Amino acid sequence: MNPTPRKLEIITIASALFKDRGFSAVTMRDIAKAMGIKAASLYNHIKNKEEILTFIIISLAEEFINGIDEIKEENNTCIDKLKKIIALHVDIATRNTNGMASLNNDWMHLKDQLDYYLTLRVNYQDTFRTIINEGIKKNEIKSINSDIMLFSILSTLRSLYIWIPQKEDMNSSLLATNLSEVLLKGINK
Amino acid sequence: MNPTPRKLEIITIASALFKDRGFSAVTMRDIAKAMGIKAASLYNHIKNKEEILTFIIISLAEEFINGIDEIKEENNTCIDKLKKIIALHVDIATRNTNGMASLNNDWMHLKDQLDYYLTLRVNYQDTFRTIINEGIKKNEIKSINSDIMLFSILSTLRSLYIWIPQKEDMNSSLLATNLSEVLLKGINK
DNA sequence: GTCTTAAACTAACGTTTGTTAGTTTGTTAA
DNA sequence: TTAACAAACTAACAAACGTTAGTTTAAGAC
Repeated sequence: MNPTPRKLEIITIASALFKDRGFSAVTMRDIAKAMGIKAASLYNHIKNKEEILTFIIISLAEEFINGIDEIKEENNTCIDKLKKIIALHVDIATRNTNGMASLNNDWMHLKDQLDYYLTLRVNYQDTFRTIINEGIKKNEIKSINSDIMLFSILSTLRSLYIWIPQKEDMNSSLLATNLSEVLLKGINK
Repeated sequence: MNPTPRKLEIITIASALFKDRGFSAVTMRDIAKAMGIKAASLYNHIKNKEEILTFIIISLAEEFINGIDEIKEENNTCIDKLKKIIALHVDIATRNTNGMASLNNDWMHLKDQLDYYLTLRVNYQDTFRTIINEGIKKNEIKSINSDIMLFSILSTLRSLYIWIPQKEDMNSSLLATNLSEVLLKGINK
């Protein structure tokens, strides 16, 4: 927590490498070379390789949990809550495309904090599902299996990190608006 | 190509391990142990570790390309073509959840066949996008940025391998139907 | 000029990695 | 009974892995 500037540099560079090759395929020597130093020097700043991954994943996961907890408390329609969740994902993924890759693909390599991560994830999905179910009850949302709707929307939002860097021209709020249109109202005319 | 039964066993067991931990984190000794033999014995059946990954990914990618090429030629509405693509993904993902994990997460570790894989992927997405664009032209599909629609649908379909094992009770055709409803017509009432 | 400190270095460690070579085992066919 | 073969084995390899220990360097504070 509260990393020094140098430690943050290491984490930032490492997350770019983790995005391209995955945590297990990136060595401490790879990270060091990208930093322009030797592998042993990394250990002046970080405890071990695991700590890098843990920081990337946990700080992002907490950002998501804090975001959705705020949204769920608002006095708002369920559809508007969903729009805010979509905007939350666009915002976080835009600011941290590299880290999102680790969050999605390398969480299973956590050790100390694996259980903590898993509870955060379950809590996030539960809150998300609750909002959908309320929407069904209030007749804002179609009465289809809510797990399918949750899965469908969340899969798209989880993949944003792959897509955003390819579409740098599109600004975040326009992306969020278009995505809300597609995810909530479909593509069929 | 045309693997012996024993080779297929190795590939099947390996893809289960790759799903859980990723290609780079699974060792030849892990695969051997899961087979109940020693690591060196694997080499009586396969050339090297890369060959296992290559077989998993390329055979799946070709199955997708063949599937969509057939669908695009049909004399059908674009919406019906999209429904068939969705059913194609559900079908392949149901029959091969483990392999789908490698296709999604470990394609970058291909060597000899990496370029081939990438062209298959580009071709697949181009065909998919062409079908969406035709649907827009024929007034079947809303006139939103077709890349966003492609991205949104494909992200969901790509993630099916995570979701299907958790919902074993739901049969494939019902899943495809519900998914078509959500992806094409949205969730908003 | 000396002290302190952050951040780099060299050198090495014990392990694990993918892979090869050569050998043994067990089954089937002649 | 023997020959052939698939499929396992033991043993070893060089390279790469994460990490530790101890040392050097350069900058700012007293």
